[in-house]
Amino acid sequence: MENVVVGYNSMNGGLKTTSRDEMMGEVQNHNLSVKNKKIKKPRFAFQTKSQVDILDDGYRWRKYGQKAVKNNNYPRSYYRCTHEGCNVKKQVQRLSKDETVVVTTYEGMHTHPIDKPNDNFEQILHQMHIFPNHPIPIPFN
DNA sequence: CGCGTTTGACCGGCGC
DNA sequence: GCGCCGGTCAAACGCG
Repeated sequence: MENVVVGYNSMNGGLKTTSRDEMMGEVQNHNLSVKNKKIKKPRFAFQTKSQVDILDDGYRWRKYGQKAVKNNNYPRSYYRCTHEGCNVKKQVQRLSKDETVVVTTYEGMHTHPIDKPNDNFEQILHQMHIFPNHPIPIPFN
């Protein structure tokens, strides 16, 4: 398999964001430095109603694992941004209750612009305050 | 031929 | 101390 490019907005009537939750770094963050430098790694999760779990948001993802979680009949997939120096992780999970609902969790921020501009999804990313440090020329809604 | 997916094993943390 | 659970690695394979 490979990256399946699917039309989000025009797909089967539609991919729509049902809800979005912001999960910031917890009080207990992995302190990599000896100093009390608080390195918070942003974690954003949002649920999407889609029949396919492979949502191409414009970045290149390499799957590095798949594990089945308890309480869920569907496995969880672990992806990672293949960009050099961009250690952004992504986690895709499908709800056992609703097969059509996919929970996507982003971890970290991209340090590079999006490769493939995605009209609709990109706006969602901006909603979640996820965007590369490089501004993207899109019409501000 | 290069790159991404696949799949099982391994590992660390936490709870009992 | 052991076992469960979640997360990651790594080798091999398949496809473009």
